[in-house]
Amino acid sequence: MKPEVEFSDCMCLSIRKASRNITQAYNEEFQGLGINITQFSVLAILFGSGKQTITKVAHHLGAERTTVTRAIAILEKMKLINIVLGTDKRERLIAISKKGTEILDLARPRWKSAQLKIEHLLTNQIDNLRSNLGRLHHL
Amino acid sequence: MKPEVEFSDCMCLSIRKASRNITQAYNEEFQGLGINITQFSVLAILFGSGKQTITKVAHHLGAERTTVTRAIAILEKMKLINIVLGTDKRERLIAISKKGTEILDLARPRWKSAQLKIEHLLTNQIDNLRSNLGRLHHL
DNA sequence: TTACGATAAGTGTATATACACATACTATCT
DNA sequence: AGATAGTATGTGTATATACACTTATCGTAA
Repeated sequence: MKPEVEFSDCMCLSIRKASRNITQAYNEEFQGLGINITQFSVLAILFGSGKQTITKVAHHLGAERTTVTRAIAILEKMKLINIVLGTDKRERLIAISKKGTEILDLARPRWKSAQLKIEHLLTNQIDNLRSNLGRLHHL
Repeated sequence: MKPEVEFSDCMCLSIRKASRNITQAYNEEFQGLGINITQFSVLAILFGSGKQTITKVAHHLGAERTTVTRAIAILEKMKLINIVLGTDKRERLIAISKKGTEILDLARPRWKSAQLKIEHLLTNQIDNLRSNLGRLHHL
């Protein structure tokens, strides 16, 4: 006599499992490179949108600010970014470093490869999925 | 002169962002209850499939074993589960406790509410999305 | 029975995530 | 100028996740 609720269909479990799987797929593609998909995404933002504050990076990524703060600390230790104080002394301006740019160049084809694998797996449903995922910021 | 790669479409970023958003939506629904969606999912598995080893719980959830180990430790501290050694002394058998069952009863309508909100948001695309997510274990 | 491969689980370490708080600085109002 | 609200950031704490390694136990072949 199971309760009427069908827990096996939990969307939260589904998406979290998918998120773990996809993250691992990208990270496998990055193997031996010295960065993971999280670090790649920060570097890509910095390369594409230039020097900016942590808060802006967080907005670009749609991630929690303090999460990005800790990711930035790692990237700094790895010498992949440079940090300078802004005129506004509250701000720390983050820029991709030369070494960061070099690794980003090496990483792009890896990212593209992982991306194509996922897209191939999802084929026709990509647009639906992407639009679905995009609607989630209304939550 | 941007590189040919269009990073803004990164499926990994999309799904991880969606995963965070959905997790927060479920957890908000659980507010004041004392458990989160992770703990709910473990309790629901234990209730539905009975006493079992940590490894089996992990398989049910599609999660890493050691992640479940630490989730179990939290649930034990909260007295929501009971742990006994199996005949096979390597095993620890996990069962939902009376208190765990009571909280699960309170949580089910909250879960259902969150689930309906997400499903409503995704409406027609639910089946596509679910089937897409299901295919990801091939990665 | 002993040796060895397989299995169940825990731990150490690093990163990701969320949230509450604290701190420092800026901007603005009076 | 001084008080105050707002902004940028960091930190503490707890949980989630991954992976390498270790330990204890089991099952089985020799």
